Amino acid sequence: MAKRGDATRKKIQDAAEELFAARGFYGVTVREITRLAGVDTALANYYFGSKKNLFDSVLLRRAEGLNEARLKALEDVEREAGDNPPDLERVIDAFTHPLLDRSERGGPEWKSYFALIAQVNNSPEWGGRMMTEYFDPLVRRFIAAIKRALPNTPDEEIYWAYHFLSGALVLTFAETGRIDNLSDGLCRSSDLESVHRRLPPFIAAGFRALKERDNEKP
Amino acid sequence: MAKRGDATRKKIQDAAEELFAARGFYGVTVREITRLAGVDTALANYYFGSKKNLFDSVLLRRAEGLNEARLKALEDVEREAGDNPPDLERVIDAFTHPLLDRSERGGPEWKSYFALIAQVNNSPEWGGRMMTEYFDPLVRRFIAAIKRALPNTPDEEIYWAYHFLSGALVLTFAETGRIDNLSDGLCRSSDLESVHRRLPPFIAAGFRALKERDNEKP
DNA sequence: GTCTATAGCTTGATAGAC
DNA sequence: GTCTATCAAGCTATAGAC
Repeated sequence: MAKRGDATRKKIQDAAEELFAARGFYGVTVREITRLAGVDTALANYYFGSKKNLFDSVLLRRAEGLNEARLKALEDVEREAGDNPPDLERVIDAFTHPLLDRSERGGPEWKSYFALIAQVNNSPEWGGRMMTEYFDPLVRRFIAAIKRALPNTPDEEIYWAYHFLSGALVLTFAETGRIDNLSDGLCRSSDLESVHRRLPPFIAAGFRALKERDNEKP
Repeated sequence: MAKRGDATRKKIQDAAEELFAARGFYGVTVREITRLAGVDTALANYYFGSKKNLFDSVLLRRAEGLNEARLKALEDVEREAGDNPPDLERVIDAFTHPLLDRSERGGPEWKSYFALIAQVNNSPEWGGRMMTEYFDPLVRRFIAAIKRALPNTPDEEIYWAYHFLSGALVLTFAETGRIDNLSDGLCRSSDLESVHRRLPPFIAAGFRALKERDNEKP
């Protein structure tokens, strides 16, 4: 049922994704977007109504399928665990791997998308509202699984640990080249495979440390 | 030796800090800044030459004193350790506490400054260059201390673990309200004291997990 | 659906009076 | 040092021809 203007619509979204990812919402003009897309300027407003609507549509476009894939990964981990608590590291991997995998192997559009998420996530203006809107149902599902993996851990510790996980994961997507500079080239921002190997054990150990820290209280 | 125009200069920087923190470089106009500062529009260009220069000056303004305080905190930890390796958790605390403390107790200008850092850090356009420029010498000093605290850990693990630390810390500064939504009010973005108590043990456990992970290799 | 043309504003920056 | 006045450029958004 592909309509006539669907290709144009997609070209505009693709160009918007790339440019918003690089310079954020205000750093890009509608004219730049349509120029990169190779279509007339007026078409951006024809299809999306406003620049802000276009921005939202770009963020929303990949969120749904992404969340489905992550939910499926979590369900696989839980099914294998059966009646036992799921393994914490595997839960975290189900949360992060579908993202890292698409950024690494999904082509440049996915890289742009995640770089855009990295900016939105750390924006006081949009981070709270947009990330909540697009990702909270899934995140709540994961937090429930983490609670089963770490019984007797106070909720507060779980939420703060999730916050640290979110920050570490999302900075990765920005691929700013900072770690390249800092390590004099030993590590590369673009090497998401390295993150995939290290992030789950790193974060799982952090979660367990907060649990222990709490159990030691008088 | 306070010159005549120093007060105006500071008013412009203060207003710029607040607005850039909220909406980023492109999301703010010079006119808005000078309006909030209560001075004439032309003075921003008179004192700073360009909008970009003003932005840079705002970032630089607090960086130097901040790095001095963090270096002093690290030196205190190292002095107490004497010839022994310093305690990892205390090294991380020396890295993070001067920041969290100023954001929590330094007044709204410090809050704005760190929120601005949170945006710059995750920006593909500026994150790599600016953070490297303003903070790398200090970060390299801390990484050397972490290496002493965790002997026989491959450098690659250290750099990636630092990357995760940076992401977790810096998302905190954005104070987006996301954790408030997610936890239904149990945790608050603005509660940096909670982060101060949890971040060092969380991150230290992560560092150790990467070290172990590597030692287990065949 | 796509284009031209343009309305109506705002932008960063500066020249020059005081 | 501070202000008014203004420039040239660019902005989002839309009306209307095709």
